[in-house]
Amino acid sequence: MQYNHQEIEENWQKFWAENQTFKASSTSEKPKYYVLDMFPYPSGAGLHVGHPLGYIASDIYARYKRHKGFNVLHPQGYDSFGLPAEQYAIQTGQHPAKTTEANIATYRKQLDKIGFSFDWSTEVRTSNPEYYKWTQWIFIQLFNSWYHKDTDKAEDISTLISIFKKSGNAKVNAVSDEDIAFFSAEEWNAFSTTEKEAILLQYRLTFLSDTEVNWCPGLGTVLANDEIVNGVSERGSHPVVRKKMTQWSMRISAYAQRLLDGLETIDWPQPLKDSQTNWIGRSQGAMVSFDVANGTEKVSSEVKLSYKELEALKELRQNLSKAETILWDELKNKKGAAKFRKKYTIGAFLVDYVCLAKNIIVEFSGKEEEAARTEFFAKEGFNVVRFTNEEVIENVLSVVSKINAAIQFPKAIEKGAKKEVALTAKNQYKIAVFTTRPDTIFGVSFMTLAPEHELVSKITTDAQKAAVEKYITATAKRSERDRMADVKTISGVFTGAYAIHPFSGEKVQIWIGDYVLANYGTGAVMAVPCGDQRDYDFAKKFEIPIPNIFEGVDISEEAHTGKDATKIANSDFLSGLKYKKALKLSIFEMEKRGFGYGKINYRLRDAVFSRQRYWGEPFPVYYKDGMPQMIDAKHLPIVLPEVEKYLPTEDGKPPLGNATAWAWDSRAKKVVSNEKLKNKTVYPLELNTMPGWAGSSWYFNRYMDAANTAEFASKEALDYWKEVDLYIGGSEHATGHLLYARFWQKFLFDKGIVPVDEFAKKLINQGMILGTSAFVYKATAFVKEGCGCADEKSNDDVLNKIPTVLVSKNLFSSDDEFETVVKNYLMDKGFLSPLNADIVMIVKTEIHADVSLVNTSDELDVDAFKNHALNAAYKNSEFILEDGVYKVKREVEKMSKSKYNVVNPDAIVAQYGADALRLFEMFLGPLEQAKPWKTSGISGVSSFLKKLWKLYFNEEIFEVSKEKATKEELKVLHKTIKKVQEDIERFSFNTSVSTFMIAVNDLTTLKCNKRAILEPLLVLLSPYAPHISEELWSKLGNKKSISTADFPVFDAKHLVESAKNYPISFNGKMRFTLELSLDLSKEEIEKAVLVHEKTIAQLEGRTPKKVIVVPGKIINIVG
RNA sequence: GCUCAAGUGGCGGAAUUGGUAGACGCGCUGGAUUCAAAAUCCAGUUUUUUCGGAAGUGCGGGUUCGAUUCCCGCCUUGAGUACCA
Repeated sequence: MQYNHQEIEENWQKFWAENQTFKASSTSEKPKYYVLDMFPYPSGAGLHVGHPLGYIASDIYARYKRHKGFNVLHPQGYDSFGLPAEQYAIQTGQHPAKTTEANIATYRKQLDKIGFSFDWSTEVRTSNPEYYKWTQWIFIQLFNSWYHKDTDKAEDISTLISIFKKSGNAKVNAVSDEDIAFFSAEEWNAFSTTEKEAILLQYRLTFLSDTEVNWCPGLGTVLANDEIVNGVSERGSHPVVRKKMTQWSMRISAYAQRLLDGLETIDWPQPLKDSQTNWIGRSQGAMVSFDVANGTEKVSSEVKLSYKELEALKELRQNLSKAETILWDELKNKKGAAKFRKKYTIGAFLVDYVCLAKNIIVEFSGKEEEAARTEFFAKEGFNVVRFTNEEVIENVLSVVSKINAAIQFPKAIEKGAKKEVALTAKNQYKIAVFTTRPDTIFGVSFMTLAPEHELVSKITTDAQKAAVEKYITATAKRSERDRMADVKTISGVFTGAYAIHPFSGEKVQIWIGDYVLANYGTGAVMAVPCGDQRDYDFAKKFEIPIPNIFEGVDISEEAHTGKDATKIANSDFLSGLKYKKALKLSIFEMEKRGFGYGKINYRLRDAVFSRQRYWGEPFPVYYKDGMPQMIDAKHLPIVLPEVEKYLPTEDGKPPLGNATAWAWDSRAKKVVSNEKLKNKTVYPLELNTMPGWAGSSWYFNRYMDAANTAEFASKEALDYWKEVDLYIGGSEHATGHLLYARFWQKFLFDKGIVPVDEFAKKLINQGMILGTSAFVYKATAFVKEGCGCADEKSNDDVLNKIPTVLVSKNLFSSDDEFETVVKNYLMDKGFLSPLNADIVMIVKTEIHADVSLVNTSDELDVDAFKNHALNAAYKNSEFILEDGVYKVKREVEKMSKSKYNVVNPDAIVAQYGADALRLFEMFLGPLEQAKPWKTSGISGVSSFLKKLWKLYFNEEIFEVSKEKATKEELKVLHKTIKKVQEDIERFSFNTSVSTFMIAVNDLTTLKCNKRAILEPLLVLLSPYAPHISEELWSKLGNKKSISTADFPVFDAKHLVESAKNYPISFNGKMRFTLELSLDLSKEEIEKAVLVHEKTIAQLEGRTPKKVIVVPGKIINIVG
């Protein structure tokens, strides 16, 4: 009977679906095992053969674990929010939900054909409101939490509030924004609700702030650092620029250390751990503060703004926002003592409006460093009045009347604040730096600030002013990419100012240079040229002294960057010490003297969480008095509203700004029409949506209890399944999904919501499957120029006669030979007159041919190629063949549509079957490695399946014998059991496919048809080739699915041998083998070998110096 | 530049603790079957050879009775990251 894969596979796929064979039980006595694939994004292009690789591996493991008696959870779902569907929606006007739904349907159909044992009853989709309800819920939990460094975990915001109430914020040890103003308990209690909320935002784990973000104009949204590759967007490769915007952020930096520590506890690939470690970028060192000298050179007294600020100011005066214009229209009419100015600088701050005569500042709220501004303005004797954009737009008259009130009844400025500020004002400027080498502080010979550093304009002397400004202008012009690409050019300029070395008291020059990055550390470095190559190069270029503080080290050529072995010299109290001790002592001294302290810096930035896109989770947030408010969890989900178009609004708001019903009625507790915004209890809702990683950061927990409507997942389910035991997916998620998901998991763990703080115990990165592209060689003819005698027209005639010619691969070995071959062909066929042969030039180009047109022997189907839809240009081409066929060149490349090398799994399944596809994908090579796909290879596993099938048949009749298995047959079976089990457990799936082949070859040779062998063999094979195994299993008379069968138990007694075919080597080289009994002692073996005639021949009369005998392994004769 | 991973036949790859290098499969060569093709089956397939052998796992050293495997240096390829103080 013929093996008919189509019928068999269809039947069993139907059987599994109908019987819910792979549904996981949550009330099982069995031990649990959770196998998960990384969340797929259902793209419109569908699957190619590279995609199922990881799914097949995880499916094999899941099925194996079921045979081994585990209760296995093996779910699947879709990360269905995201950019591609939205880009498509913008282009076609189709609702992303619709296209997503269609893509999922295609995806599912393709998956089903491969025979995966997914438990589809737990399917989740991130774009489903029942799912994102809980994503919103987690967001609220984050909002209501702060990170307490004392307990080293996230706590409810209420514990922070109670500390504030009792003792203010001076002693709170929390992860927060930088530059937080201190306040006492009394002050806290006196703050207005809005003020309190503004302060709490600085502590919450998700918070709203003005941050420099990566704005991508091409996509119309901001991007996280991990969504940018080489300065352009990961999706679509659009340029990205820096821009300041008010955004939701996630305080992932609070977890930096724990994210590092957690890596120690999980079994993940080292390269992945390395890249997370790298991304987090921990560096241990010290913060040191250098005073700027009040030098002899005159420092200009007027308050200056940095170049950037001045440029921004000019622009701002001209381009007022809508709210600003409305308010200015009212204020500008005021005359006399109440005259207002717009965009005016007070100190280093830019204020929106100021009335100088009445000392009133009017500002829009939500600016950076609001507390610091207030403090500074108070010191200068100004009263500050703040309004939100919305207040002004909605009722400008009430705003104006409040301003009038402030002019008439100025608030008394607190004396305490004034006194404190006066004290600090006496102090000169300080430059804070972070260094990982405080032990080399005596090697500091200058300092370098980033050109953007705020102090630059304030400390630059008049003499250097022109040079500094010129340099800053020049740097500002260079794009981010230019600066990144050009590392070699050393540039900088002296500010004229000096800093005081905190230990030695010496004056060191302060420079600016663009090798110092504004957004890392403090944007300033203490330069130690003898110990840092960049500082060294800088010092050399500008002839700054390079003091040597290393004992016995030559620094005339380059800096000495090593640290461990070298002793410090010329360094006062640090002299003679090695790195470790000097480091500790230097920090100790700094702390004692009060100008520095030990600090650990992380490169990891807080993650921007807002996206100006439509197709994402809406935030459960509305705004009241400019302050974000969470919607109570019981009113979730806040469902994504319908919009007419998916583009930003005309005034630049995100797409949700197009929604007509997007306001929160705080009384009715529901989303209502925007028209009701006039009501006092109706507020605008957040217009941003969440980023793609929101839904994928916790989905693995949802699978444990996917249908739960009351909770994110029940406690019982979470406690039973705990974490993913095996997680398989691509390495591209290393610093995105996998870092964010670990962060959320740790947060949920802190809040007692999940029982473990790492969500995946073991992770495997499957390698990419590459395509084997096919190329044809195309000949293009040109006419040589410059003869000067012939007229152009006749040359055109020559060219017009020449058709496109394609040359088979092995007909030439050089470009010259190629030209000759083509010319000879053209002349033979009469396309080219021999008279014109010399004026024609032939150039070779390689073009991709669709791989489906090429057979296993690299031969092109010429007719199919000519008639291929994409090859209209070659319809009338001539082909130069070799031995009657056209051979193509093959090359391994990434699988992609543009390279015509994409192989669709559906086609493979139709022709060879899902079992063959599964076996072949595994057979290609180690799971973790990248490897090329070559469809020709599949015939090997296909004939294996046919051979296996044959073992169970006597011609047309299914027939297995009840006879006892022979020793030989049992040996084959048990060898296979042992090897397959070992292979699966170390995820070496390719070698177990070989093992099956060997077993079937051996059993065929032995003509074995014993049930005792063939029945357990099916269980071994069933994780790999489940359909054929089920079919033969049921033919053997079994009523239940093979997935319920126990894995065969290995018995070593079947492998016991009485003799061993020993390899006999001479000086380590194997020369011949000799069969000897395993009962022999070492001495007997040695004797037997030495008297053997081949040994004597090998030795050629020499006496062996030594004979190594490893019983059961090898014999080595030295001599 | 730095970090990590990997280099084995014509190709994908195997060799699990240092113990017979090239399993298994593709491709190729020859044969059987067939009117012929496909499919199937059999034999061969690292290089070299005076047919006894000899050499051989990117290159050069080392440790060892014995190294694809361990150590040192170098070369090549791939991935990540990038003026990170």
